[in-house]
Amino acid sequence: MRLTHEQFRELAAKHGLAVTHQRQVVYEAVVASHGHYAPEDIYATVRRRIPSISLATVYNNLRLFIECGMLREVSPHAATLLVDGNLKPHHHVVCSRCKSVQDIEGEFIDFKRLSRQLPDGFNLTQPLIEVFGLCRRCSAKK
Amino acid sequence: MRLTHEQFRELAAKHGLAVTHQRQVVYEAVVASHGHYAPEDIYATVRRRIPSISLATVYNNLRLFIECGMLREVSPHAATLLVDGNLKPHHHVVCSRCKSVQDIEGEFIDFKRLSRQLPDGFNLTQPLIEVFGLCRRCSAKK
DNA sequence: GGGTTGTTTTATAATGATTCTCATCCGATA
DNA sequence: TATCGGATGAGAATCATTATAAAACAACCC
Repeated sequence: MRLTHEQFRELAAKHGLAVTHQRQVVYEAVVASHGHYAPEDIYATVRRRIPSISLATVYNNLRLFIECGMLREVSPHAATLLVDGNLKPHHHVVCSRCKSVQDIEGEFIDFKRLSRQLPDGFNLTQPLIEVFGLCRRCSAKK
Repeated sequence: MRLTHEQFRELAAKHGLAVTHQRQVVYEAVVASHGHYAPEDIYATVRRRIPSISLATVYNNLRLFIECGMLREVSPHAATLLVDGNLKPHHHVVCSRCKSVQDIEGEFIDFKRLSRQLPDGFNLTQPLIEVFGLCRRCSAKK
């Protein structure tokens, strides 16, 4: 997907962001690349079009896009390892904003259907599922 | 939960780990604490019983316990931000070992049941679910 | 179109989490 | 008890990310 200047201008206006060349190119780089990429990858891609761009700009804009919902973050999480002392089978509910984690139990997965969608050979021996959303506190804050 | 020396000795033997005092205390600290804790937290707890323990030892052992399945990791993922350029609603399948991420679609969640389990006020406006397991390659490696 | 203001960008330093290194220590086995 | 290989401790090194401050720019007003 290649966004015209006009298309990006509209998107930015909708979210109250100023339009800059760097922003447009960074956003395009992510959206054009169906996949899951790290800031360094995006940086490498964007540099082909804006050699002088700074890595910090890439980080700043990615965070911005994520915050206003223009992009999704994979595994929204605290940037630190967390270990779980609960040895009983259970799942997690994670707040995309504050990264808090709560345990949930219950059978809400249709494993038959899920299996049909799983990539070939993917092994679900000890299924662990994380559901992302906004916790009560972060929902309230808006 | 307080593990006796004997209980821990058995667990370790089952997974082929040598028994050390540090290991026992670290493992106990995690299991005793139902919750989701960072290495620094565990370190602080363990230091009350072994003041001379090194943070590196805590990291080493946590990683070991996770690898052999004695502990679970919350949000197993690359330790780096990943952004997703796919704007269509979809979910993720993540390999707990190599951290690879693949997209899946399909209706395999019973949202009625899930809602019943969600913490009060948790907002699932744009549900994103991640299913963890082992990818084909990592399953093969054993 | 030109000036003004507040935001964005750049380069680099700073931070924070995690891993590495290596000398020392200790547990397992004979 | 002596030996050996793996585990530990201390601190340095690395990697991802964020903060800082000066220069550049977008948006707005005239």
